[in-house]
Amino acid sequence: MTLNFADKPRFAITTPLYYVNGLPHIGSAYTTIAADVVARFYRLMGHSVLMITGTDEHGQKIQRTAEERGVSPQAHCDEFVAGFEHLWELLNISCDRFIRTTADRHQVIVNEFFQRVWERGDIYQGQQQGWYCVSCEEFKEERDLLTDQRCPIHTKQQVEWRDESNYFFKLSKYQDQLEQLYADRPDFIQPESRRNEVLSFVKQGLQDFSISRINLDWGFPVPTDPGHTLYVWFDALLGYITALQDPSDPPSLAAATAEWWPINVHLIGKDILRFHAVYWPAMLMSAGLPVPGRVFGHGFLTKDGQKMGKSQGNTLDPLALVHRYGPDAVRYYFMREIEFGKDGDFNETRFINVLNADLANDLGNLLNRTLKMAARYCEDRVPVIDPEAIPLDHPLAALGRSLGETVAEAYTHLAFSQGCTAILALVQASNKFLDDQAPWSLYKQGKQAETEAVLYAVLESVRQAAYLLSPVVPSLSNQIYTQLGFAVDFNQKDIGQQLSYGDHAAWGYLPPGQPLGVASPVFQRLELPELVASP
RNA sequence: GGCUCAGUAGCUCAGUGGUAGAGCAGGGGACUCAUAAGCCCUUGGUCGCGUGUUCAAAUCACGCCUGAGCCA
Repeated sequence: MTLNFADKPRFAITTPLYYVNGLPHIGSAYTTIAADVVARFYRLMGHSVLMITGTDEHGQKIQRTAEERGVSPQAHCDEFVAGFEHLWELLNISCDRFIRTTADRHQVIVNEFFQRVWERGDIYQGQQQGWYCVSCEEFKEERDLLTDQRCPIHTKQQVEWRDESNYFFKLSKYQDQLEQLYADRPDFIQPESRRNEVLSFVKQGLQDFSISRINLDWGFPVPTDPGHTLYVWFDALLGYITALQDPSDPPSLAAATAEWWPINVHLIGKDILRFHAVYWPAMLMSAGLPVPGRVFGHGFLTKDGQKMGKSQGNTLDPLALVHRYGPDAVRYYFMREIEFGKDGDFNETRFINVLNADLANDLGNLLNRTLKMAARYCEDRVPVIDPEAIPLDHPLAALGRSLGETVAEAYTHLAFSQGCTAILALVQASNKFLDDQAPWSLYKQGKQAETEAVLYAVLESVRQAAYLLSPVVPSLSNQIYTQLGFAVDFNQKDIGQQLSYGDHAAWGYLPPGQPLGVASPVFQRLELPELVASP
């Protein structure tokens, strides 16, 4: 299939490569949904898009977990990777590449990258002493430890004293270049608060960091010294590069970076900001590669206002959530209700209220009531009116005219909540417009032309809303477009070639006279969970 | 200890010098095309606390309190 992507630049976006120590948690689902929404929006605009996700599978923690479970590390990873792939399928994630860091081709890229950095003189052997938390895969300062040498993050786990020969990456050499990068490109780290954190961290002076471990089998050997194993983060970050290459092509760093590098957006949780905003660009500078476009560290999720965690016993299982409510509901809630970049809360009552109000009552019911009138009053067709004749000050047309741009601005800035709010404003205005105009009453008075003009404007507003919401709720948008008489699947990756963004994102596109589909609720109201009866 | 961000209605948040806002939730009403949806009206806030600057402060300054986070 040959696609014409015209003059639109390529767009590549990544989620983190998730550590497969366990099944995916809701935070991974949140990041992945957000990345998918951005990818879908760029596809809609007609860009050639590569959305990357995958798994990070090396390191001591996985080796130990596998040992505890009595399986080989590879078998352990295979099992849990399947859980990730399954969840992404259920959540309707349209990723283009799923990279596993245990892939053979990845090792080729890692070796080649290491070689470049080695030849640059940025790797040296040294002695690393200190307290090591296996769960963090990081050395800890003694002053940060809790009593009994427990890690402040993994509070049940004692850190281990390590005194070992390691290879180090000369991060300190890139201090000035990094500071220059942050100064030249203020958007490189987002949001602003995360950028401040990185700036203050870097300002304190960068130290070289260890990129190898000894006494660890589960990882790639250091090419120049196979007795050492590459530090999991060094190899994991490079997964982004490996993913850029078609898996069936012979792997090489040059080929992998030829087409899609540099990646436009790395979407990450705020916990791994330092690796992506400091270590990663320095590694790339050393290897002579351009740095990515943006690193966006989003917030964490709480449940009913409480921090989630296994030890707290209040985790939110993404699999259970999507089974219960479906992908669109889950996607919409997280995109609409949480300001991307800030921490956000999940509360089931709130979840149901938001979905019922926005998708069932406002949007779904709007389509349903209007379609049924169109069926009755307009012979099941889009009213035949001249869209050009709609006055400029028509309340819905006026809103719709600026909506496309507003929403594009929001999506490209990862302000999903703002985008959804703007779209819903048109939907709410349409409900009000219907009540104001009362086409059921106009029809009874025999005012056919007026009736049709009202119904056209509302159907068109629903269409525009569905189109602009399609990155967030693709299945819902499919249903709406179908009922409006289109034959379209927003899950198609070449959707931007099938539909003209210029036409569909604008208000006034709906073809007059187009036969309509059968009206049927597109989003069923959700029931509030039963309150536990008091004894 | 140093630094960053946040604190506005029951909930989620907008509002950066000029009479406190939106959505959701709660209460009431009129309508009937519709998923008991939608529409209209409405309850609800000494804008974390204090001091200062100003004709005027949610907004600016300083101090404090609370929460989240960063300091390898």
